[in-house]
Amino acid sequence: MLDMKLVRTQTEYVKERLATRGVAATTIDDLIAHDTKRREAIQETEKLKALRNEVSERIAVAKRNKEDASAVIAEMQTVGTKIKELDAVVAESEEAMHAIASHLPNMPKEGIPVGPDEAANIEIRKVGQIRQFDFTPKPHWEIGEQLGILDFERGAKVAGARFLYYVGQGARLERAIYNFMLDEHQKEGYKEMLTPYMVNYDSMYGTGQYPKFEDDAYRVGTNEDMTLIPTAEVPLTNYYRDEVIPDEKLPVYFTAVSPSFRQEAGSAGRDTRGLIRLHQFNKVEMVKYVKPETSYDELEKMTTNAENILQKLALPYHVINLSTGDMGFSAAKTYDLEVWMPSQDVYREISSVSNTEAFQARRAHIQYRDADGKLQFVHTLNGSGLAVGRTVAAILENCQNADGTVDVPAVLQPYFGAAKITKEA
RNA sequence: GGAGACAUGGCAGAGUGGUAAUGCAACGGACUCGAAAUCCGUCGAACCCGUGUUGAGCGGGCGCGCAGGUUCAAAUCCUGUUGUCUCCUCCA
Repeated sequence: MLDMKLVRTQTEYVKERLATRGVAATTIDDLIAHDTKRREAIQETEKLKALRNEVSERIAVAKRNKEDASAVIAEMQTVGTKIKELDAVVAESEEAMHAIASHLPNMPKEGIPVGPDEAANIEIRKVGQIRQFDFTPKPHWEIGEQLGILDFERGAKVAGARFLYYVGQGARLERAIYNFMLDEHQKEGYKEMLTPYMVNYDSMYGTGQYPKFEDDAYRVGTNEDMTLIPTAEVPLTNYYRDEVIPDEKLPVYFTAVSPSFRQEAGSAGRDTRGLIRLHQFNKVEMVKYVKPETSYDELEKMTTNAENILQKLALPYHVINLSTGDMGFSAAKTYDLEVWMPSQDVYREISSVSNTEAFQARRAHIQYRDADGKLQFVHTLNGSGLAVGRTVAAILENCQNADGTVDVPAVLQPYFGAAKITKEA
């Protein structure tokens, strides 16, 4: 949610920033028109309410003195009706404002690349050696199926397309990876959490998924209010919804592993094979609540925390700064980490680290008291550290051998219990 | 899933149609070399509107879990809803 005061006072600036995300200037004009109407109605209705309060007191006194007040009461009936009408205008205006404002994305931070889509993204750095194969590297789904550790067919039979079973060493590898990631993040100061996997509407609203992206989520239950989480960012960031975080707790660092459920509406036909795009996948998430003045330092640190995992796994990757058109709804600035996938000769997204500034905090009412004792919105950050399924894919592809086996990265061997993945019995 | 009780300020806790008690805490002041104690005073979250400013201040609205309704007037009456607790039921 944008700061309405900023929209009102710095209208041109807001229009300019949002234009880089495809928001028409007329949308902001509409928003302001409703706000103006709202404030005019408020001024009128509040005048009448002040009058009513004053007269009510006189009526009370008259009644106490057993005097007749019926004339004044009759007069106030009209006032009451008028107040109701004006309050309705206020409510309508607020509804209209909310309908617009709740769909407006965050303003991108100044200085990030401007462009309509991923073509405008900028590579920040490239890390790790891309391995030269002396055989043709296979895609991870082939490796996984031939080893018998990934079963897409039965996933489709039992649940549907974009679901799978991990089998034996596959399941064990998945568990080894997220245990390793959680341990690393704990060392970096993140508190490990285990969250609800279903959340209510307010939580989805607080982090910015709702109302604009309701089609991407899975609704469950009869009241339609519960939603399967599309990322642990939702329960982790809503942990402090409608609260004032005590000063001594800040900054708050959380990490959690959870399944992520996504409809993938609109991506039909894309990444239909393998672990890249599923309706359910595991992800280790990091979330931070910080004071505004530190949030961009914290963004760099969180990115480093995600990179650390890839470095320890010896997977080559690059870091890109997302353009205004490619960023998520709530983000003011986002770094994506993309891991090298040898079978396709491309980098694929494996982590996304964002600073939403006060955008989510304003929606979810997450505050702290500054040095003057005034309430301020915190800044919230979130980042994957990392997507577990895609990490499995990257390991299978980057660490495959000509004989079809896969070497397990050294740091995972204590978790996995072996140095090599072999054909599942 | 069934029955009942409860929901008021940072905390505790009165108030069943007519300006939201009181205590503790907090803040300011007095006393004191200083502090504690004591005394005096202030303070009812957040939010919104107007005026204005470094977002000082002033005036008003709103404000008793949330959303509606009745009324000149609602913490109070009515309806719905959410959460918590207790008992039963059920289960891991």
